[in-house]
Amino acid sequence: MLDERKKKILQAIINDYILTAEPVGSRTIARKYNLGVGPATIRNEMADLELLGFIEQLHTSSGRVPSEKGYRFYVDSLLAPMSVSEEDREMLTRWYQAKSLKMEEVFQETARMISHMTHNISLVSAPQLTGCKFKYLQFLPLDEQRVIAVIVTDTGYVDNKIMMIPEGATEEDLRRISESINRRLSGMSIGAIKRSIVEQARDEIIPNEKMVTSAIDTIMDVMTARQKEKVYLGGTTQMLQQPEFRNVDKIQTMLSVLEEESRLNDILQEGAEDGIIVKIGQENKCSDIHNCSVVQATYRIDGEVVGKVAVLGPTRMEYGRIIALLKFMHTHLGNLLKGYRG
Amino acid sequence: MLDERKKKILQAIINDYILTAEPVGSRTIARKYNLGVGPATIRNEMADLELLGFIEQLHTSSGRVPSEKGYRFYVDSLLAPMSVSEEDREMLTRWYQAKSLKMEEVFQETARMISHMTHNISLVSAPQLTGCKFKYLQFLPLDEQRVIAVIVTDTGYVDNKIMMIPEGATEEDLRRISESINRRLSGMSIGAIKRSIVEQARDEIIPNEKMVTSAIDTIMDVMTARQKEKVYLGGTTQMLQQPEFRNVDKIQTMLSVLEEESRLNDILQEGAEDGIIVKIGQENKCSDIHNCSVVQATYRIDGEVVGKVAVLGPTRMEYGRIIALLKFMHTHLGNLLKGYRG
DNA sequence: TGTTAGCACTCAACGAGTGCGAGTGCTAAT
DNA sequence: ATTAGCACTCGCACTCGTTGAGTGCTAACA
Repeated sequence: MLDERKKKILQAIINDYILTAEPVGSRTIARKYNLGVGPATIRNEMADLELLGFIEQLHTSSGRVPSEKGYRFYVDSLLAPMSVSEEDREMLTRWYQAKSLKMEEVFQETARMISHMTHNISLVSAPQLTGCKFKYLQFLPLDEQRVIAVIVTDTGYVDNKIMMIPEGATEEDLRRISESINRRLSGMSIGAIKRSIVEQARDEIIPNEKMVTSAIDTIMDVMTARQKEKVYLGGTTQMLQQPEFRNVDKIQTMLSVLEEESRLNDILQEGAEDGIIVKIGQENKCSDIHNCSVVQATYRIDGEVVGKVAVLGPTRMEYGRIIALLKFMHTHLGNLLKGYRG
Repeated sequence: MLDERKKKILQAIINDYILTAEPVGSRTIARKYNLGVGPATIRNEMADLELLGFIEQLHTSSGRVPSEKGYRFYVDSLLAPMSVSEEDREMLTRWYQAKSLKMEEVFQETARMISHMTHNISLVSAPQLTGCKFKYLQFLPLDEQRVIAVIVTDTGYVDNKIMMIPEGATEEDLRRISESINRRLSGMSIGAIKRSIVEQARDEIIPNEKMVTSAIDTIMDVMTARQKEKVYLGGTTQMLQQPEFRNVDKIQTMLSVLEEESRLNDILQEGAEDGIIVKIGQENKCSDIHNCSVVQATYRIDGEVVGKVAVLGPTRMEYGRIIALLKFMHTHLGNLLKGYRG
């Protein structure tokens, strides 16, 4: 497809552009990357590469800039598979060691760390409980008017809601209600609960018990709330260091994208095959980030894909380093989280 | 202190500057606000006002800009107490009606709404449990190795942690432990628990029970975590509309302030007398926002101050409207939250 | 035939020079 | 005490020539 020399030149151009963010000219290539040919030759090759669509010129007589096609080729064919540098690896381990150990914070800290290391925005999606099952409900006393409904799932996630006690209900009544609900719904997934409720219209379970309906509502609430996976975000300040964001309007559109949780979910690719995905520019669905790239990795706990880690930045990003970093996360983040579970 | 006409002129200058964000000249004042005097007179008065330190000139032959002292005087003496406009009031009610009803989200939505209405950053601090008391601890079963420790406070806040079951411990043991802990610690504030633990070195309570120490750790964790009040944030995009943030570096410093939760707590004033506080420019402790102002209000539930709402923006902000809005929040937000409790 | 040196050409970026306009301070007249 | 008039100050926008990095093309060369 591309002869060896063209490949080398393209690689040099992209590497240089990633480093400097400035259009790169033939002279620069000849000087910095000694390919054994003069600038004139490189000019000719560059003209070819431009015709083929791998690089672009902003205007006549400016250096060349990689096109999206160019980046795509770079990522697919020119990038030697690399692993995280010694430096990065050290940073990684140190980061986690220094921090406290709350499960919830691991996601946030991971996002923060990645954004610090890459100077780009980082997204970390927390495990979703799609598959998890309702285990039991228990009422705990609070005061005369209210009880706490605690909902436990089989994966160990716990949530609670405060509920009013209907007039005249005794402690015994509450125990009876929770037992009855647990008997019927325990072990069911949220989908199953929904179906079950629709089938036997909910107030048939125990007729005329307001408490039951609101208890079930609570269960549904908690479980659906958890089903939407939460996306943690880091590095909005970091991104400002990138020269492509020295423009306030770009910052504004980017920030408004990041403010909407739904848009964040659009950025993280659904179908999530297990591994690394790189989406360059227009390949992104979300049109507001058409001049950005996303590198995304899944991570697993006990072999099952439970979440994603991603880096979002200008198309001109350090693909090599970022891919290596996310590959590392892909294999290690799950284990790390597992450790935090206890 | 200031004769009537000077006051009027100062007011006109500040109003105009708040509106336009451009230095305002004598001619403008004379034309737009007919004070019955010509521009030359106004020039003389402005020269006086400048000498007194209420207004400043960026360079000779530019219009005047209010100084911090000017804003201070404006807020203290020139601002007629006003209530929220019909428009704003409508927006307020509509906003809350349209949204769903989760307690946690009320803070976030409030911040978002205020920032939308004012085009400034908004901070809402959630109720802190400083004064609250530990009520009881209960273990709920999870699986063979683990239990869920649920901690309940007297204000109805519930949190939980997953704990490993020590080898050989039976369900009965757990019940005994929780009972023992509850007997000793129930009704105590976190400070009291800390003291109590120091006094009777913790493993004396029930000697040699690892479970007890980690249960108490859990209680401490949960209660200290809640003691730091969480601050919700809204309007990072909104602030970019302000002309003073058309500069990337300013955005950067501002965003990095907002990223650190500790800095947010610095912005919200501690001593929090019950009412509205306006801090202008240098009056702010946090040096990174020395060219910003903060308007802050407390809000109460059942008469007790539980949190704060604030607006953060350039010193050139619509003090009148914002103060009115926060006064409204001061009186109504508590009630609103109370409604969501159920 | 591929490579290179040389040359003319292009175009953004920079800086100096200019005119304009909004604004001021001062002074003298009202 | 107020104001009209005038000279003066600057920032801002605009123009225009210069510079420099870069290109494409052509002819010479190995």
